[in-house]
Amino acid sequence: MRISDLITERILELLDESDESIAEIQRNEFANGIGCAPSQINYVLSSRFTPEHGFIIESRRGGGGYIKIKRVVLDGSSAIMHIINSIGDEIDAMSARILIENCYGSGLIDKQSARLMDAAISKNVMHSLPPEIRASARASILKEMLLIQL
Amino acid sequence: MRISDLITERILELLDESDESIAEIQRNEFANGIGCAPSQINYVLSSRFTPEHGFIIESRRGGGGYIKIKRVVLDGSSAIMHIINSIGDEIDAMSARILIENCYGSGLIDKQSARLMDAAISKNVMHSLPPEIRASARASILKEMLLIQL
DNA sequence: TACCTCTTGACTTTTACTGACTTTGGTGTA
DNA sequence: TACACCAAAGTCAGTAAAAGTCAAGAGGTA
Repeated sequence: MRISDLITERILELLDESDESIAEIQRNEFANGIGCAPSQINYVLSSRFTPEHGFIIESRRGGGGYIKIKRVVLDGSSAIMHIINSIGDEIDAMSARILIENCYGSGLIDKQSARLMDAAISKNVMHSLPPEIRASARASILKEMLLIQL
Repeated sequence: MRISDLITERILELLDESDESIAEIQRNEFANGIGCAPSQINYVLSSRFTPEHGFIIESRRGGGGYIKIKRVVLDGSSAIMHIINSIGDEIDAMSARILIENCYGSGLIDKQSARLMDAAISKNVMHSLPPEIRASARASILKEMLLIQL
């Protein structure tokens, strides 16, 4: 069995044990208990506990540092999850605006959230980015903002 | 638990107990009650009770010296405007997070808006941009999102 | 073979904490 | 008044304790 699978399993166990669906670990200690390099934890987190997978990571360095893994409940059939997956790596300005409008129109997000999403990917913001990365930045911002609506 | 967290907690308690939102301590005595080096108090104050966090510190040395920590309450759209102006063309990740937290803490924005702002400038988003433009992108997104809160 | 995922370790960055030294303000005394 | 002395808080550099990053190599699979 791969070490990364073992790490994944342990984290999932911790999440199941927690009422809040939050697993808090100390990287070095955790890696030690498993018997792997500490950086391996980062690899697993960044490859299997991403927002796309339904997890949010929060951490702090320094003495008494920690890593928190939160599971955001999503039921696969969730409309928003579907929309997030449909966005892909890039999205043009027009499609993005329509998508936000649709989410609002169908009651998936409220007006304030829609306005904030519009603001985050507005012309003013996009103009501060090189043209060739705007579509991907838009997609990235939008997906991240939709994720927290779950 | 970290000593710095304990110190933070005690100061916050003192602030809550006070009608004026002012905590007045004597550094050595306070440090002694907690069991840490006096300079640790300065560390905590300068890392967690800055104006950015919404606090003002006033102190005096010599016999009968003291440290006063005041919580400043911001209000209304002029405060937001002030904050927008203070952002400038660039902002680093840490300052941005503190700023959002502070806006939420002082009631200028609601929790949902704060979460959306965090999402819009999250690590995942920033990683999709070239490192050299991240600080300016962050500033741009944040300002745009704060603007619609007016 | 070529490619992808996994794994590691060296190096970086961030945060916490301390102690030695400095600066400032108050008080007593010649 | 001028000076000495004491009692605070301030500063800063150094150390330690964490997590993050990244390039390179290992191993498996089409």
